[in-house]
Amino acid sequence: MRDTFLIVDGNSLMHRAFHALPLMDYNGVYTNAVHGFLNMLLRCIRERAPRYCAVAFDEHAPTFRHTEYAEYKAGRARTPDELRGQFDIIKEVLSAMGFGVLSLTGYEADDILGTLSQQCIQRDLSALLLTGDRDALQLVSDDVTLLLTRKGISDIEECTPDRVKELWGVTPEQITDLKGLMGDSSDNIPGIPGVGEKTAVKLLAQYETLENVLAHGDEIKGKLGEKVRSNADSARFSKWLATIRRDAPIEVHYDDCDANHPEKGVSVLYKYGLVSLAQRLGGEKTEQTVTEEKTRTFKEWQELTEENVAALNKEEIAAYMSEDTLSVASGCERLKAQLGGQVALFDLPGMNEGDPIAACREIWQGKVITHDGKRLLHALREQGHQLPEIVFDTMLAAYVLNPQEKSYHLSSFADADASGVLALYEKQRAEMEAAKVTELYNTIELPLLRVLFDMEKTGFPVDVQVLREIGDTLTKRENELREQIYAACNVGEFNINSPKQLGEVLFEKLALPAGRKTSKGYSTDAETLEKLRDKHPAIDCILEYRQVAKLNGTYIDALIRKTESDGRIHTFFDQTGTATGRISSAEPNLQNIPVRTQMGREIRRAFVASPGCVLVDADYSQIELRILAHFSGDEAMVDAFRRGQDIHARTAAEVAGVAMEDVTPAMRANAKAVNFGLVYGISDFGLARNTGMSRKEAAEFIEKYFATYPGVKGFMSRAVAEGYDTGEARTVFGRVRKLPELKASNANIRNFGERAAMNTPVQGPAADIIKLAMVRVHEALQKGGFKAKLILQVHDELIIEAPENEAETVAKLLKDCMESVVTLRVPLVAEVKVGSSWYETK
DNA sequence: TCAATCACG
DNA sequence: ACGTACGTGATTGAG
Repeated sequence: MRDTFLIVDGNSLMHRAFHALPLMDYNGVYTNAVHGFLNMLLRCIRERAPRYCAVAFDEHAPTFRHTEYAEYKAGRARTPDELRGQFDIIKEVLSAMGFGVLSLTGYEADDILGTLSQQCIQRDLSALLLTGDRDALQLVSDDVTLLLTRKGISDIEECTPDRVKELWGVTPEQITDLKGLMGDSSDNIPGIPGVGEKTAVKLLAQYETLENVLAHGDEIKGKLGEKVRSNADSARFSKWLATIRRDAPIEVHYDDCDANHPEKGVSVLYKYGLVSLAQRLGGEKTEQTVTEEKTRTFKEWQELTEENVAALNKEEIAAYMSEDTLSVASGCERLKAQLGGQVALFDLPGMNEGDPIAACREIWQGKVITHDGKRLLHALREQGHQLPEIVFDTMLAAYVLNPQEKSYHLSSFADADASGVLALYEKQRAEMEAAKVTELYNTIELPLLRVLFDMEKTGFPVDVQVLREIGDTLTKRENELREQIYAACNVGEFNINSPKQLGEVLFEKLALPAGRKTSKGYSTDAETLEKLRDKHPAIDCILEYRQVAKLNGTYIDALIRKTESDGRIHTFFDQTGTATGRISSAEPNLQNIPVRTQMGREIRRAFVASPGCVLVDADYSQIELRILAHFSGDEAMVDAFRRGQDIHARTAAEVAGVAMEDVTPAMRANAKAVNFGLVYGISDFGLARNTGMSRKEAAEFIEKYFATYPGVKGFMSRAVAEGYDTGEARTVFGRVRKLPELKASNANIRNFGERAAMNTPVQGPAADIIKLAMVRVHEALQKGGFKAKLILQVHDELIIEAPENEAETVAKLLKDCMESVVTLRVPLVAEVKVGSSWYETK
């Protein structure tokens, strides 16, 4: 059998893949078309097993702009921005995979398909063309088979000459004649007005070619004849437009079009976050290859010299945890330790003798480079090992380089073993310098790792008995309310927790006026129900039921379950979880324990200090607004904070132009909402929704606000302008957040990007400040020999558990540390309270 | 697995 | 013209 050359129309397929798939990005770089295209291409190669593969792309000549031809082409839609950038990526991937990547100035991709398929015929190869463009039907012959994509890109239809005839009623050679007659609106080919597919096929059946049709124009009767005769030039031009060139001056080097080693592109796939494709290609490795790799690794160990072993203590070592297996590497040497069951195994010559655990301890006293070192520390501690000093963590480095990665698994960045960590470490040091995030990393993130480890280890004491009592009360109330709701609705029992069922009951069976709609049906959220309060007696019950069920379901059971045998809850602090630099808390989340309602706040009575201890709790007062005041330099706002005034009342007074004594509670509430809005990236709609003002009133309020605080307005404008300018938001501490949304053509997405551009420079530094405070507090407690320990952070709040006799000193220490972390143009204020439960410290 | 809802700063 | 406040995590029901 002859070898096959697969020739692909890259432009056509990228466009189709782009429109068929939802937008998908990696680090703000769009990759959906790349993903879809590669999926299809690799499937095609698997199924058809071609020997060669090349992908053709358009390359327009700028000089074509003013030609008649270009004017027709100009009618085509412009390539969207979100797609344009993907062409460079796909070319990089395809080249890395060893496929040919072809383009030629002044020629389109289909001209290259035409030319290459022609060359295949001359060299006795069979050609396989892959495209979504039906124009390519004209290239089909006995030697050239066309694979035409359908339904976006999910289906492929194989077109042979017979199949073309069957589908279109003409031979492949007649396709251009057909287009000349009927035109093609999608390609802006005019054809002959009034001549459609049926007529064109009929004419060609009779006269075979367009030229012959035109030559016999006077034989054609009636209106059709007139049209053919008067549009002969247009028809000839249309045929010319539709004709794919087969003589482009392009030479193909077959060696550079290898279809059979796409796995060579795996590292480029990882680079763009195309993990599933990379894994599929990598996963096709045979057992043989895997064994070889292991052997190679082992050889490296064999080469280890005595001197190197002796030097292990002082050297930098990398460690990586995967499930319960620990992998360790030192320079180019490696050793592995299996920690399960207290056994450490070393494949390291010279270290097999003696106590491996003891040897391991020796090593841990060296400096260790880790990926997710906090997790490693927990594992080592659980196994009773001494803890190493972590001098670099590649997961945190990845986070400061880009806080928006989907995953920070080592495998997303490097080989998932310890030598991968070392390689990544070398790479990241340079990247961090270039991105100017080294200082942020060294002064905040890395020291914080150890602080968070200690906090997770220590945990928060919980009085489970209190939780049970609250739970009983809530359960009783939940049952009462459920019965009341069924009685009030009088439509039998239903699942109140199901928004769908609840919506049907309220808005269909009880025919209450429906508010907003969600994608699935009626909205039943608290905001909607609130408006129906006086319309039906069940509404109040439902609202309370919701609240009670939420507290019971989310907090009571879960917290009891998560309380460990030491009577404490050990949360997990995710240091790589947020785009703005905040840390998040999970399993359980201790950063969203209720406080805003009395019923919810009761739960905080269960968060206690252990016997003989108290909680010392401090929170920053208005930290985000103070940051805004500092960076905007707005005189009125700075003045308000310097005078220690009630900022919301002052805002209300300034905007309304009245004295502070004349501010009503309602005025203050609105001003407070505006101040919150500012931090979030204000919009009239959002403000209206949160205050009950009309949208117009909200817009006026904002306008007045900006007139009163011009410095704030300038700060916001600068933040947005800088976002557009640099494509990112950067905090003073150097923390960077990419803002790909600002490049979107969709105005909603762009607006979102603008709000993020305003919010990040405020929320980001607030996160940095408290993180730095945590490092300082942790250090101060250690150096001062206190038993007191940090146990929780809630964004602007720090909680320490302290022995009673330390409480007073620690409270002062905590407040001082928090307030002196940075010096702003306005005072940084922390309010500290001491109590025996979290409820009492509020 | 996703959407809706709601807890927090 | 068009839908929105910023940042999180847990639970639930439903496909």
